[in-house]
Amino acid sequence: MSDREKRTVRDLRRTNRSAVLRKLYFDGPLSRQELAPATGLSSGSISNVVAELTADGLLEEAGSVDSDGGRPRTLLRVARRCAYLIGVDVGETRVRVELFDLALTELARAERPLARYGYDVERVIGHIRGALADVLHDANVAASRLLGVGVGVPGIVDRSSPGGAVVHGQTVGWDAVPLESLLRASGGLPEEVPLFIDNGAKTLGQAEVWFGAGRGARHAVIALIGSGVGACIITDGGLYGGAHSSAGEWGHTVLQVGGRLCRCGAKGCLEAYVSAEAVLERWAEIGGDVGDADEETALATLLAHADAADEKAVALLDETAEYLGAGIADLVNLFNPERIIISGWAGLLLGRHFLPAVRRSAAAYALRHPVERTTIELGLLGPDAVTVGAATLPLADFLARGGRGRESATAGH
Amino acid sequence: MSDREKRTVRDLRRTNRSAVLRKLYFDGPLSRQELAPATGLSSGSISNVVAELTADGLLEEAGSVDSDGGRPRTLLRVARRCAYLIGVDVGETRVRVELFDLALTELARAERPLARYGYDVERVIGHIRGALADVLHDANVAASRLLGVGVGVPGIVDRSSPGGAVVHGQTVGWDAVPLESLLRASGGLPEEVPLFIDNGAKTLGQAEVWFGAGRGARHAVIALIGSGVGACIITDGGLYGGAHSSAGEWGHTVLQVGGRLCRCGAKGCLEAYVSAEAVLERWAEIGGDVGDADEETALATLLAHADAADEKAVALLDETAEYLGAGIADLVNLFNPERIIISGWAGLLLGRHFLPAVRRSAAAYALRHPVERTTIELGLLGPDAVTVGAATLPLADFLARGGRGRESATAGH
DNA sequence: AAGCTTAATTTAGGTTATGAGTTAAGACGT
DNA sequence: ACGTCTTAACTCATAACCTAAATTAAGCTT
Repeated sequence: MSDREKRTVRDLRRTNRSAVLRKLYFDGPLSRQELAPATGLSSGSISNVVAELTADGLLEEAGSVDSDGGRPRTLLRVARRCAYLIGVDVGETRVRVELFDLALTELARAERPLARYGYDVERVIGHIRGALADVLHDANVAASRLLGVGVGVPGIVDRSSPGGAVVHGQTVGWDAVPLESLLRASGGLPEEVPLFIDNGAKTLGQAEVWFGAGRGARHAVIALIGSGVGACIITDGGLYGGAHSSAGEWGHTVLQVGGRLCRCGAKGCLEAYVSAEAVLERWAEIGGDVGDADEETALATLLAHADAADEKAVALLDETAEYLGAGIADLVNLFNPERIIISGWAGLLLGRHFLPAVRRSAAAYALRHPVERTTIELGLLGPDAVTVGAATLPLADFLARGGRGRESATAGH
Repeated sequence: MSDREKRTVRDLRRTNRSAVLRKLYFDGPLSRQELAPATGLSSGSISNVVAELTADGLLEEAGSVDSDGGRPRTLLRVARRCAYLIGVDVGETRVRVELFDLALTELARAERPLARYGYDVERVIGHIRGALADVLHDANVAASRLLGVGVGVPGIVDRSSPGGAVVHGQTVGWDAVPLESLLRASGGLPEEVPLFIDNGAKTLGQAEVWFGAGRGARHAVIALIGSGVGACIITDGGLYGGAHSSAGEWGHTVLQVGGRLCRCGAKGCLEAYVSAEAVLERWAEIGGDVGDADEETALATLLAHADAADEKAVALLDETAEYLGAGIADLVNLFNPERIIISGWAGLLLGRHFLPAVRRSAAAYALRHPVERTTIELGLLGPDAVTVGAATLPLADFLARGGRGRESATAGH
C-alpha cells in the first residue's frame, strides 16, 4: 500500500530537528524549557538538537526571561538571515519576483508587465530569469544562499511527470508546458537550488493558512475568486493535491446542470456565475452599464449600484451570493473543513459586500452538522500574497527536512 | 502546526514492524530476501524484525522456493488465526455482525432484522450485543482474542468528541447518539477490546479499496448509491474524514440551485436526482408504474422498461446519468483521484445499465486534464461488504501499530 | 566430497533518545 | 554579605535501534 515510510535512526534526528525548527518558526521565540513538552522530546535531547541547530547557524538566542527565583531561560528563535527564499507570481498581467528572508519579510522585488498577448512561454521564462537576477543583485544575496524558488502559475500543475513539473493552463493557452525544465535550462539559477512550482491559487492559499485567516487550522479551504474561480485545499495541515496535483478545481463544480456556459466548455459551473468575469457579463446582460473600465473598477461600480439600492444590481448580487453559498456548501459537505476562507480580489470585494448572505446560503445548502462547525470568513492577505505563498513552498520543504541539506534525494523508487 | 510527530527510537521499531506486517499482509507470502528492498530495511533488520514478529505469533512460514543453486528462501505470511476481527453493519433494515480471521475470511455471522420503527437506540444496541455474543460462541473464539470491533452506521460519525464516537443520523432519526459509550456500557465486550465506529458508506469504501476495485489506488473516491447517496474518500491511501470526520457527504452536493427538494431540506442535491428513492419518485411523477414492491425490485422494473425502449424510462435514465456524471465531475475536479468507483446496490444496478453514459457526462462536465487521468468503474464488492469494511478499521489499526499492543495510549495531550 | 551459490543469522560499530545527576544563574531571606 | 532555594541547561551512562560486514545454513553441481 505504501512503500518507504520511515527507516533508520537517522531519520529520527531529522524528524526531531524538524519538530523543533517548526515549533520555533511558527510560535515565536521559545525557551528550551518550553520546547521540550511542545515537541515531546526530553530536555536532554532538546539541548542536543538545539546545540546542533545553533552550530548550523539556523537558530539564535533572543534575550531571556526571568523565571521567579531561578536561572532565567534564554529564548531561541530561527535566524531569519540564515537563508533566503524567492517567490514568483506568474499572474494574468505580469510576472512578479520577490526575495524574502526566512521570516518571509520582503527584501527586494521586481515586476515585469506581460502584455495581453504575452503568454508566450519564452517571454515568461525570460522575465522570470531577468527579475530573479535583479532581486538577487538588489539585495546583494548570492544565489547559492537560496533555499529554493517557488513559482505560482495559473492553471494545473502536474508534478507527477518525470521531467519535472508541467503546466496545463487552459485559460492562458499553455498546454503541457514543461516549465520546470525550461526554467532550469534558462540558466537563471544554480543547479542545486530547488524549484517548486504550483498553482498560484494554491500558493496564495498556503500563505493564508500560514500567516492569514487560516492560522492554526488543520483542515481548511481557501476559496479564490478573481477573473476565474479556484480553491486551495488544506488537509491535515498540508496542501492537498490529489493524484496529479490538480485537486481543488472548485470553479468548475457544477451548480446548474445544463446551466450557463462556462469558459471551460461545460455548462453550469460555479465559475460561470460568481467569477468577476461572469458577474459582469450577467450585469451587462440585464442591461447594467459596464463601461470599458477594467474588471476591478467595473465590479466596484456594480457594488456601488447595489449600495444605492439599484434593484437590478441587488437582485444580481443576491443571486450571486446564493450560488456562492451553494458552492461553499459543496466544499463543506465534501471536505468538512474547520474554516473556509474567501479570498482573491473579487472574492474580497464581493465578500465584504454580502458575506452574511453567503453564510446563510451555505447554511441552507449544506448539511447541518458540518456547516455548524465550519466558519466562513474573508481572507486577511491581499492577492499580492501569491509570492509569499510561493516562497512558502521551499520553506515548507526546508522545515520538513529539519534544515538539513537534501543529501542524495535521488534514491528513487 | 502539528505537535507530536515522531519521537523516540522505539517508534522506529513500531514503524518497521508495521511496514513488514503490511507488506506481508497485502502482498502475499514473501521471503525475507524480498522483504528487505520492499521495506527499505537491511537484511539484518528484516531477520530481527521477522524473528520478533514470529515470536509474537503474528507470522508463520509458508513453504519455500528454490533459488537456483543456493539455499531456498522460506516464505513468510501473516498468521491468519493469530487474532480475530468483528465487523458490524447497522443497516437500514437489519443489524449484521460477522466474525473474521485476520485474512478477513468469514468465520461466523449473525443477523437481526430491524423493523421499520426499529431505529430505537436501545434496540439496536441490544441486537449488536446479542449478535456479537452469538458469533463468538458459534466460532468458539474468546472475546479476548479480538483485535477490535468495527461498526458501520448510517449518518455522520463525529469522532472528535471526548466521550467516544457520536452518531448523527439525520435520516434515521439519530441525533447525537453516543454509540461508543452506549455499546461500552452494554457490557457486551471486554474493556480492552477497542471499538471503531464509522459511517457505513466509508467502511464499504475502505473494503473496496483494500480488496475490491480500488486496490492499489492512493487517491480514490467510492461513490455509494442506495436509497441515499454518499461517498468514501481515500487520500494518500487512507480514509479522509475532515475536521469532524463527516467529509464525503457527496449526496448533498448541489447540482441544481433551487432544484428538487431533497430529504435533507435543501434544494437541488445530487441525492434528489440519482438516489434510488429519488429515481423512483421521479418515475412515479411522470406516470411510470411503481407498484408497491420494495425499492430494489422497483428499480429493476424501471431498468427493464428502459431496456424495452420505453421512452419515458429511457429519458429518465438519460437524465439520471447526466446528473450522476455531473456529480462525479465534481469529485474529479475537487479531489483529482486516480479512480472513481461506483457502488451501493442502486449504484451497481444503475451503473451496469448506463455506465458509458455516466462516463460521457462526467467527461463533459469535468476539466479535461484530471478527467482524462481518472477511471470510472463499478465496485467489485456487493453491499454486504460493509461488515468487511468495518472489520477493516481495527485491522488497519493493528497493522499501523505493527501488531503490538496499544500500551498506555492514554498519554493524551 | 569439495566447491559454489544463495539465504538467513550473528556480530561489531555507530546514532540516537532518555533520564539521572551536575553545573549555571539568579532571587530571597536573614 | 552570605547561604539557601529555585529553575535552567548541560553531561554522561545506558539502552534501543539500524547498518554493514562477516558468518553460518542449506542445497546444488561436478
